Amino acid sequence: MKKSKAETAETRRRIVLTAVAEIRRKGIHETSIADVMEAAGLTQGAFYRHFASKEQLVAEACNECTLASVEDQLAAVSPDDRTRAEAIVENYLSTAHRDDIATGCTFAALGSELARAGEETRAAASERVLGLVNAIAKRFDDMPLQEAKARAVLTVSAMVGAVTMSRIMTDPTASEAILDDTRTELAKLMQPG
Amino acid sequence: MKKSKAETAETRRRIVLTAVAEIRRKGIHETSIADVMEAAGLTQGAFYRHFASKEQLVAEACNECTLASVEDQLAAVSPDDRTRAEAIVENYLSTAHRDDIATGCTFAALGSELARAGEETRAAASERVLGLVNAIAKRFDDMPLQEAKARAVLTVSAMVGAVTMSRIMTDPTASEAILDDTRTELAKLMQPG
DNA sequence: TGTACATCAGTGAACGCGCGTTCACTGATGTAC
DNA sequence: TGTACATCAGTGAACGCGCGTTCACTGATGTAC
Repeated sequence: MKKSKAETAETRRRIVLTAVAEIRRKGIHETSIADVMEAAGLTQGAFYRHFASKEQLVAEACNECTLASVEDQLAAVSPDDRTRAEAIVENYLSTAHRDDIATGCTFAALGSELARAGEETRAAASERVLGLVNAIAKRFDDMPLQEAKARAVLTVSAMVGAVTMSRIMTDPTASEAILDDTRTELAKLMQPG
Repeated sequence: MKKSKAETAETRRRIVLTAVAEIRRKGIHETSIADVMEAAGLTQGAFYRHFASKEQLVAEACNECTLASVEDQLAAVSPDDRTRAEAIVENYLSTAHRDDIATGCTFAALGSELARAGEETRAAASERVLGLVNAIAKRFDDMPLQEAKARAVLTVSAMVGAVTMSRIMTDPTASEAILDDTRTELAKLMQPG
């Protein structure tokens, strides 16, 4: 059953991407190797042909996770809207994003678990946080850099916190209100006046 | 070894409070009954004299967790500062709170895990989120209720998101910057002008 | 180019470990007389 | 009030299960001649 190099690399990639979705959906510790491998269409045994341990997969998946997460946030807005910070905020604070945890933002999906993750995973996540902050700060081009950055930090903090809490709320109205209120207030900050 | 009613109730309470701290520190699924019981100074077997299952303990602990969490946020500020929303925000967005996960805010400690918890646990947590929002909204007494509530939602979202991300960051400077920037920006919103 | 062998991705079963849970037992307390 | 018994919180060992991990085996591909 030997596979070509390309096939092997493809399989490995498929495992990582499957792990990303499973981890975002169920959390890091509730995702088992058997789960991931089955979802990837393989048996458990094959796992160790690609990874040394679960820890290695988790680190790679989280890195991929946080990388894709930031890029997805930026790519999700249409090209001509891409200069507007509001477009990112509106997209992030939507019920669609709230309900799509498997492909949504990693920080909202795994925030409190990432805080307990290993040094390596947290270091990768840290970079992505700053990446998202900087990407938003760049859009506040009408103010000094320092101020733009601080405002971007507030924006990211509020977005991550709002989606996390909107997923906790059992009442649909209250859940949506958190997203709406946060979006409205952030929008006020952006439009001068 | 039969104990008096009062002693039994005390033991049960001790188990719940120990669970609260352990869960906030290690997460829901990484906290074992053996861990909790040992930390409470008991053996595993005694657990089932007080609870029907781990699920029951987790639900009770999370409820206690989120209840205490909100009250602690309000109680942590000095009485004469208690009317100022800034005092709550400053206290929440401190490095002390960031570093004290075991007794800190539950939403920051367990946010993404609570989002995956059972209906009952999430319903209890939902109430506490709204409780914290209302407590802060009450302090914005110079604006219409609707607006005050929206601003309080932004404030809570930003606080929870900021502490969660500050715990992810591996660079101490970057971690503190998230807290500082969020605090500064929220303060700007509160002081008119 | 064709053949013989080595490689190694994938299989499926097994392993040990930690977990939630159960259970026979203990013995101090509460209760019935 | 004093005695005899029932209760039941706590002990410590055991259970089954799912997990991460290992392993002997398979067989298609890559490689050496």
